[in-house]
Amino acid sequence: MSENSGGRRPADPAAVTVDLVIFTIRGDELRVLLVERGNAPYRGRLALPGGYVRPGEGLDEAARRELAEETGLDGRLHLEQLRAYGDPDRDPRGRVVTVAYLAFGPDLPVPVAGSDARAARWEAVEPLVSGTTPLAFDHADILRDALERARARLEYTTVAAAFCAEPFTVADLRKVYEVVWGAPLDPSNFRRKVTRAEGFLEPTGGRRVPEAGRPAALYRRGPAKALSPPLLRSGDQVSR
Amino acid sequence: MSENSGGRRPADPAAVTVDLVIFTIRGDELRVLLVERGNAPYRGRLALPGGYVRPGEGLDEAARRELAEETGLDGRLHLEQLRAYGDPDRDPRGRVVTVAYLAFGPDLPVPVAGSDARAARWEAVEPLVSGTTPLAFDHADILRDALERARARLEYTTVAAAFCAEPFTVADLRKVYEVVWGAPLDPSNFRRKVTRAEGFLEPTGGRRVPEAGRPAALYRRGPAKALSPPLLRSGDQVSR
DNA sequence: CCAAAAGTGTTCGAAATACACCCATGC
DNA sequence: GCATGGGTGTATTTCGAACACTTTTGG
Repeated sequence: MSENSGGRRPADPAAVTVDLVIFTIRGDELRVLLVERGNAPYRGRLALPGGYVRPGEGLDEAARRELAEETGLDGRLHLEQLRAYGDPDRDPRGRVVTVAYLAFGPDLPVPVAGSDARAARWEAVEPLVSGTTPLAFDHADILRDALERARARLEYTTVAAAFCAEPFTVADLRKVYEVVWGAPLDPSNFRRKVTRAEGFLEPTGGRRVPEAGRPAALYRRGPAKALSPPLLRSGDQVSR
Repeated sequence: MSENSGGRRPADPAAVTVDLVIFTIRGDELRVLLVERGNAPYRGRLALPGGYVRPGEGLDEAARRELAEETGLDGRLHLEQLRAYGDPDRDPRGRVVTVAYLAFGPDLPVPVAGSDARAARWEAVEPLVSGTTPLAFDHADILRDALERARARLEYTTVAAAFCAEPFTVADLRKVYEVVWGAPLDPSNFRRKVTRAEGFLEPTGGRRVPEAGRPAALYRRGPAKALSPPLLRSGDQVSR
């Protein structure tokens, strides 16, 4: 930042928080971790997990800490910043600027109570973004932005694999895309694309025998972050 | 945001600022608006324009105000949030969280002094991101992120047109892509793509006579925001 | 042998690249 | 006319969607 207009203008004191949109896939649908608020404002309402950034703590650091507190899983989940939200009246208690983070993880055991006694649970995303279920603060907006970002990230990056517990099959990975995009994909073509993408998947050599059908090869996440060519979802490659 | 652990934890008081990465194209290169700092810290060093978010002001609102103050152009430029930066020691004066914004505009008359007496000027981006010229605070990081974001935005959105003063020609628009991506494009194929993209360009009916050659048709920006199919820069469509 | 899911091959059409070619203007 | 850039046509190639087909397991 820079000081303004030569002289110092008193900074509007603000509280800074991080809020987490933690997505996972469970029961063939996309879910997000929400907590029930125990205090005013919005007491009893569902909200994104989050908390104040502590003194001496960076934003990413605070998000990582909150993530560990909420899920119990330390460094496993993919975490990235979504954006900042700072409407002056987004919190009735005063100026609170929040930096929202987006996390992806495999179907987690169950939200641990952790150091935090609040009731946390996985909620299906779809009804929440449709606007029927109300969330605390501007968290519905944040969730909508997060979903849109997640959908886009699947196209151009390899983060989809972060939704899968290792080792996983190509079908597991395909389910991630289908659930997040909400559209079925052609298994053959999907497999070709992801296996050809350099550094996306690394074969473990193992196989998984399903309830029925031929065993599937197992993979772990490869080193690649970006995905080129991208897996586009725009009409093409979606089975009709 | 949500309160933490049931009880209230004192929020780390933070100053919140917005910083602007304002890009334009001038002299066949990408440039960014920088100001010379008049006060400590980093006195005399170049920095991104920005300032404190005022009481009762939203983040977007603050960014829009700063943009108007710096450039004199009110609502003309495209403006979008980049991300927040909040390393605890990014500002030696204390905790300052900044929200960076990205703006695109046509070759602007010249940085007006505006209400602000600081010396502002357009600097070429390339030497700055190469890391040779030092910037104040973490502004070099912000600039690098902004450049990467801008390059990506050109692929999937119509923001490139925001760099062109209306009315403009297809060649003007192509120059934007070439300068931002740093690679020459095939004029014929480029024209086909952008003219076919629904809602990208609207013909004005006018023509512009160049110094030499056939007059070019003039266009204004169309209503479309997203660009599908995207204009990919990955190897393809770049003349070799 | 049948069902079911994994995985391969093949065809067909759309789209992109590369480039030849024509157009409209100033000199 | 000629140089210069705007703009169109088009052959070739590449790539992806669709889908038939083969493989490997359990019952």
